[in-house]
Amino acid sequence: MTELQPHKILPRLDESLLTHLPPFSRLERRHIRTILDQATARRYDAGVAIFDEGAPAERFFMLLDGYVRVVRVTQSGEQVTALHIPAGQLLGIAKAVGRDTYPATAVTATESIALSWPMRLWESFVADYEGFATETYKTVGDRMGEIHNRVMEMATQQVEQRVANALLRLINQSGRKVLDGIEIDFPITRQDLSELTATTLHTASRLLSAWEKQGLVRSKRKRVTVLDPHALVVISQPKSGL
Amino acid sequence: MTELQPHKILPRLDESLLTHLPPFSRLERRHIRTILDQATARRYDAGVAIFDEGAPAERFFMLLDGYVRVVRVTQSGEQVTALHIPAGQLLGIAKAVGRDTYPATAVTATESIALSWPMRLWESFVADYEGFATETYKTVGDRMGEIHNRVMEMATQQVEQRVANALLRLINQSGRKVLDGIEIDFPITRQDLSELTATTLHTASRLLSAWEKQGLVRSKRKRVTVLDPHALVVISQPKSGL
DNA sequence: CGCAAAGTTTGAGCCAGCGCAAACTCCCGT
DNA sequence: ACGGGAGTTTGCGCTGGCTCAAACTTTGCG
Repeated sequence: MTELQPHKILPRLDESLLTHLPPFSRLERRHIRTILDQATARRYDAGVAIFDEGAPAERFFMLLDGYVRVVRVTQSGEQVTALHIPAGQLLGIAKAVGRDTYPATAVTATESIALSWPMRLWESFVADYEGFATETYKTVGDRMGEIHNRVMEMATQQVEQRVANALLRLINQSGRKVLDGIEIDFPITRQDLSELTATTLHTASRLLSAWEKQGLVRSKRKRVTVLDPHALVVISQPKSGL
Repeated sequence: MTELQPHKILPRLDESLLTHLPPFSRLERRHIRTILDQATARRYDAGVAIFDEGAPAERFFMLLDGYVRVVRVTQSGEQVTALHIPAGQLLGIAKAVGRDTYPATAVTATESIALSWPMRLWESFVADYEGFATETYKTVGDRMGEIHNRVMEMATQQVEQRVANALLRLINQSGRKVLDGIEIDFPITRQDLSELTATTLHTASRLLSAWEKQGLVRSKRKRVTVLDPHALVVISQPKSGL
């Protein structure tokens, strides 16, 4: 994560923020300028909601830095994490799928920075900027695929396999290479992991402990490092040896 | 379901087929005519694949009659049903989300009829027909929501609740009123139900038997009638009395 | 009309993972 | 430095629902 001054709006937004991000990458410089001038930049502490499920979708966002979990809460208060969104993706694009209310809550997993625009600009973005819509819908499709995969997993795999899979996904998506392994570069609790894999905090903890004893992972409070990804891949595979 | 001559292409497609379906409903008559003239109509037997996961997405479809299950298969060969699509919806719209291959397999649950168009027409549909894109993306959003709900269910609910929920959804979406209850108007096996709720054929069967004894449902081979929807609603709710 | 295939029911045993409970450890604020 | 809250670990008992197994019923076909 990039360092930044907390609680301080960046003085002027530089075009380079957006030029290499897919939805904007094919745009002319002057368009990017316009887009940035219409944007509001904001910093979020870790663990706060950017927007809430059910609230009127008044703005859409581009996550510039940090990491966001998309969660929903059941009537009984249990949290379920649907997906993780890394920096560089759009967020809260309810309008793109014909909703006027956010379908889920977005919670920052780390301190994060996001640009946002009033939703009324959505139509003009789609109309004026070549490729913006296409790239956006690709994102929607990818997320659909991800959720779809989660359904498959939950339907067919054991808890152990699901947790292994979740770790693998996390290190792929946001792993940082360290000396002896790959660390998930944002804080993640056992609880988070359990919400991601539809199990209990306790079971997740037991699995991590067991793997730690076998030298597959190392974990501190809120931090997990995968030492032996291949072993996890083996575990994540249904029904083999052991 | 409407009666129709098996194995026979309808002689001329009538505009009324599409005029009341959301993606087309706001279009002018001449546009509908053009669209129909470009379409291929086809009838499918029950239980056949309209298209397969991973295959190049060469056509997109409008389901005119019947019912389709969207399924995926794991490496180990287990089927998981992601969602059900009723007549009147678009199908195989991979292009809409930036894919050039179908993300899942579509299997007819009943004898069905669908129109289809070559995917190369997709862009022109989006460009030429006001509202087509918007309505399409609404559909995508709805499906996303549905899958999302399935994740929530599977993460937090017991099998009994999930099966009750599935039945309720099915009678809402495609129930036919009969004398003493509501019948699911297409054939559905215990196996299908189990794939829909991520359980086993055996557990699904046991639940149905139990409910039948209590007079909540009646079931023949491949047919289920819900006699007491309210009781199912109670069962589907998490943790209350018994 | 009778057989085979497809679908359903029911039983019995077992175990993964949950619920509950308690202790422990790390981090942060004052 | 020390208290307290947040996060983690571990034990133990219980049970929902899966696995395996077998019989039964309906339907379609030759």
